[in-house]
Amino acid sequence: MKKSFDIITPQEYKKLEKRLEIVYGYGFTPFGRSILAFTKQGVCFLAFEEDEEKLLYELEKTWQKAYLVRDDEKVHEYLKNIFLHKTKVNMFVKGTNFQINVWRALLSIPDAAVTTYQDIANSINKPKAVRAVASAIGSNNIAYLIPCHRVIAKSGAMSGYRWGIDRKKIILAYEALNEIDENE
DNA sequence: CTCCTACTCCTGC
DNA sequence: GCAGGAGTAGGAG
Repeated sequence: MKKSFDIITPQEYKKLEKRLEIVYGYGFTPFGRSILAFTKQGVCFLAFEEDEEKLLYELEKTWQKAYLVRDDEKVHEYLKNIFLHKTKVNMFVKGTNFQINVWRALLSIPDAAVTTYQDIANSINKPKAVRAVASAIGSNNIAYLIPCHRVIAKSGAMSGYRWGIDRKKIILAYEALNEIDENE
């Protein structure tokens, strides 16, 4: 269940002289309209939102040095692989050590399972850093592939989701249904 | 340094 | 049940 994960730190990214080439595009997913972007190394951005301008703005904010090339066709292939064929794809992320540790912990949550912010904090040996864990989860730029939707509050409340609580509920319900299908 | 946060716990309605 | 306060660690500027 290892997904490969190329990492760049914010410092390294700042020092980049050559502009990073990023291919992006829009497409539909089971969870609504989305933007997906990728580099040679893998998917570097995936977000849900109906408004394309907002999506593009978020992408630009995250990868400010990038040279963006639009290619909806390639993006549709990616979306099909991810949401239809459930293929594992490579990812390329920018983050601090702490964020990377948190995101790795998210990747080890089994499909359709749910965990809590406290559990994630425990699993990276920082049981007191619950709040920091939550903010690291909230800064994840690759929706769905890094399954931040599987983390809820200890109280059982859905808590927050960058792309809307309702969407979090829908994704969890969808995963639960798929699980039932596979067990039949 | 200051301010913020997708948390959690405790208290007092 | 809900509201407010404190503790808390990390990130951004």
